[in-house]
Amino acid sequence: MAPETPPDPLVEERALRIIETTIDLAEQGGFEAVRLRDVAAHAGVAMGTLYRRFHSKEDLLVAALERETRAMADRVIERPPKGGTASERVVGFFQMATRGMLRRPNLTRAMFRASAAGEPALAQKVGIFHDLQLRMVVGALRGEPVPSNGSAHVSDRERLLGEVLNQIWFAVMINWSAGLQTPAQIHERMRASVELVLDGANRET
Amino acid sequence: MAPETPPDPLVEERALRIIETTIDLAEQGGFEAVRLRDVAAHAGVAMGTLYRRFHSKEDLLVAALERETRAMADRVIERPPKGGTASERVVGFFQMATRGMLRRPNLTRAMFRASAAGEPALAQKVGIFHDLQLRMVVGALRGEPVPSNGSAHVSDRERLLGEVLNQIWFAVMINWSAGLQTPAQIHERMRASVELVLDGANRET
DNA sequence: GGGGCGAGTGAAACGTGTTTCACTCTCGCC
DNA sequence: GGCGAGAGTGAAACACGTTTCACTCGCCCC
Repeated sequence: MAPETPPDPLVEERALRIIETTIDLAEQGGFEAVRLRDVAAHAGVAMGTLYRRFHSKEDLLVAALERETRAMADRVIERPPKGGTASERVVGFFQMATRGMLRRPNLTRAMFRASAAGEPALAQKVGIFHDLQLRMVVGALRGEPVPSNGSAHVSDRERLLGEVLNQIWFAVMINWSAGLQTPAQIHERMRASVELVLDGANRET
Repeated sequence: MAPETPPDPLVEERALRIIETTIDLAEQGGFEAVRLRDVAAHAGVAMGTLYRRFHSKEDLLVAALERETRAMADRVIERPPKGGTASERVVGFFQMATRGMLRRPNLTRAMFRASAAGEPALAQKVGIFHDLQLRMVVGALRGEPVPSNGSAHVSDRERLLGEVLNQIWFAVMINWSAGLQTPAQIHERMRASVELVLDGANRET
């Protein structure tokens, strides 16, 4: 079930350049600054080409989110959050993820906005993002990386804990986007949430 | 500090009609169906008037969300979630809230999308929504309504528990918007989250 | 009663996301 | 070498959120 489409390097190249341009523009001026005419022009493609690869502006930004999240996953592999307990590692992971995101606030706001639009057409791509996040959280929980193939290796319990924590993080990041939470409050909220969810949960074993 | 602006009944009337029209249109066709020209026409006001009261399309839908949430709060007062334990009541509340929202899926998607856009200009209004939700959750926690004046009556602990649960609900609803979760999964996720957060947390007292 | 003023109006204009279309280019295949 | 197909192009057209502006209306104050 592997090669439905032999990945054309030229097509890949173009898509990559489009995404990188999107990231650049969003980084500078946020969601509104990603004008599709500009993206097309800077990436050196025509509007028709852009729309063949990406179905909407949100699609573009969700693709950017996936790319950035993969980069974060690589960093997590290289430098896994340290800590003797699961809670410490998970808190460390969210701190790392939050810091990485806040380094480029405009881009982050734009990407989260796109992924929170609730477009069914984007569901699959957003799902990939959730999956990547889940693997990282579960990895932090266990203290060892979770391989990227079939998710059969994640137990129901791990999935529940990971998804809930990710959902809290997602909501908090959106609140931060609007200016309802400061970076310090994000960290504190995640710390408290991990304590609530993990330390409470583990005690019942 | 009360009457900065004596509420002009005519102005109120108009704003109300605008919001009701917005709700009607969103209910039928979702976010895209709320065309501001149509809203203005159906509400019997000019574009200029609409934009004097509401600064953007999102603003309109967040106002709708506030209105709907107030209606939900009234229903919760009338018919508080029953249950012998805090967990049962909180689960009951989220079930009620979810069911109320899912009754009009297009409207719900549109309102959540607007409130997740992360517009700083909407922060205050979105904050009102969060406040209403928090009061309802804390009310369910306690088993008695929380009065709507100053939030000084809510302890830090209650605020943390309530906000975390609301954030989970918010994220889950957005996933549902995109088609990533079914109604049954929403309920199950909230049930599990309440168990995780409350039953784990209370045990440590 | 007249003047001023803020709210509302209606319509045009603008910017940008999205779609369309006629044309070109490239490449594998006969 | 010619050809058909699919990808890409470029530009125009469309839709809709948002802004602007000249004008009207009703009301308060002198």
